[in-house]
Amino acid sequence: MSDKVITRFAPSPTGYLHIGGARTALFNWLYAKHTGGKMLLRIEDTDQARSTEGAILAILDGLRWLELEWDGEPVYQLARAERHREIAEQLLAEGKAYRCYASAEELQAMREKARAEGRAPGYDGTWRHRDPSEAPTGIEPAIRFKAPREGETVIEDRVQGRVVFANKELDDLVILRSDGSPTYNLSVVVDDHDMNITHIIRGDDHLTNAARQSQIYKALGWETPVFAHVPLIHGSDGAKLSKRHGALGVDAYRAMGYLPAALRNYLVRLGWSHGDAEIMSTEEMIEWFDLDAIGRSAARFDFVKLETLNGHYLRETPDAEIVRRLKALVPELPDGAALNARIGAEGWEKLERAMPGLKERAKTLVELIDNATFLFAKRPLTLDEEAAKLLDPQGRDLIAQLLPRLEAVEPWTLKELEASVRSFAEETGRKLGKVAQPLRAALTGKSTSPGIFDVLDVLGREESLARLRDQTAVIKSA
RNA sequence: GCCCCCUUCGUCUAAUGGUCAGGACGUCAGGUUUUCAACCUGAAAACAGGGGUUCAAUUCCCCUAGGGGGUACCA
Repeated sequence: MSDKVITRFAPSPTGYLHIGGARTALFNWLYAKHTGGKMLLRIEDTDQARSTEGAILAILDGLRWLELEWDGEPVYQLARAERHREIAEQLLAEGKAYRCYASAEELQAMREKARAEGRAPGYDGTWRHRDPSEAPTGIEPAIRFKAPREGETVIEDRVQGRVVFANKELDDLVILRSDGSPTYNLSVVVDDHDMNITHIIRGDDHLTNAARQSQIYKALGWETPVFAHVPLIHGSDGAKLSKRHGALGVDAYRAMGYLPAALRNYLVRLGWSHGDAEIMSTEEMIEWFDLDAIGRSAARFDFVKLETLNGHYLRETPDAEIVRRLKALVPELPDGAALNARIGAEGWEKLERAMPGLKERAKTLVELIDNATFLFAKRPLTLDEEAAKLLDPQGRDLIAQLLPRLEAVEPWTLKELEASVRSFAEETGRKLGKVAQPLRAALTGKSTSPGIFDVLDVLGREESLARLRDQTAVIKSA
């Protein structure tokens, strides 16, 4: 065994890969890369009632999309149950665990009593010393770990520092259920040991578990890995992360048009920092990341900052790559199939040509494609029916004259469009704003969408901006 | 209830026993752009409260308040 760092990401497949899990994975990945070690993946699927195949796939996909590749094959915890049972039996044989015949009702009563007396609620150790001959018949016992009764258990956590638990607060936990299945705390210890995990980086909701697990490591005579319990992510209201506040699967972030690099950059700065560095490449993250710089307080999730970061990365991304990502994303969008058909092969080319003007104005891929709809207008260009209703006869006439001219512009880059509309306005002696505003409404059927047409909208600034706004308002309310 | 953790601008955070408490997002005000976006400049904005320790505390200690996590034969 070398001193090479081995971390692991160990999600339970009961849902999508949520944003907190993504950050945990990122931290594990970064630390492994930083130290030249490995990050393993373990699927904790022992809760068979809640684990699903779909969730497993979602997690694997999510990690791949985020470009956080794990080393080796994923380990499935359920498949290792026999090994866990073996260790439980070993503990039993060594007198470090015992059979417990207490019923669910008895346990419930025990907890209530303890709580009423202001003590730590937990198993009272009834069967710890009782003779097995007193065992009731017809009841399959669970196996409980003999937790130390005296003294304290200390966790030297790389993030939380020295955390001390009085052993009397920690009861004799079940390690093997009466149906013979191992419980979480046992499985985790055995797996982490067998996988040679050196550093356990996970959410701080596991801090108490660390104490119990540490006791099991000691009983087994195994070396305890380094712990690093990272604070959780909260919603923008400071409470537990809810769906409304970002507790979505990473697939949802992909669908909203975020780039993996942006999400990684956002996530890494949540609870960790490196001086004043805000925007950093993956290489820099790997170089700078360290456990000791992780903060101890929970961070609130901020969509606005994520968006800003995403806008930045969008601008940095080569046009061809954006198109590639868009091609993958569009079919997943609501109405994506229709949009995809409308774009067509030609549309993708136009899109790439128009990209310099587009990517500068969008925060997400979804916003970008939304702003680009004018590119995919059906030829010959016609007035959108809905929009036509919003225009007065003069406006309709104007559009009728303009459309054929735009028809000739190929492809539609921002510059070419601008030039075309500008010359039309000059030739006809009209104000640009008066031309552009109805044009946008005419082609997109939308009068409020911000985007490239806004550029055209207000080219004729001589016409006051306020006037244009009013115009928009009128169209909107019509 | 009990145990554990946390608390610097609205948000993410930096730093320090003596600083004008720094940066970023957002906000506001300008600049640039015949608009928008992007970009640039500037401004407002924080040490939760109370006790100590100290010549000196945002920084060290204690208490309170608030927030979070845990408290299962879930993970």
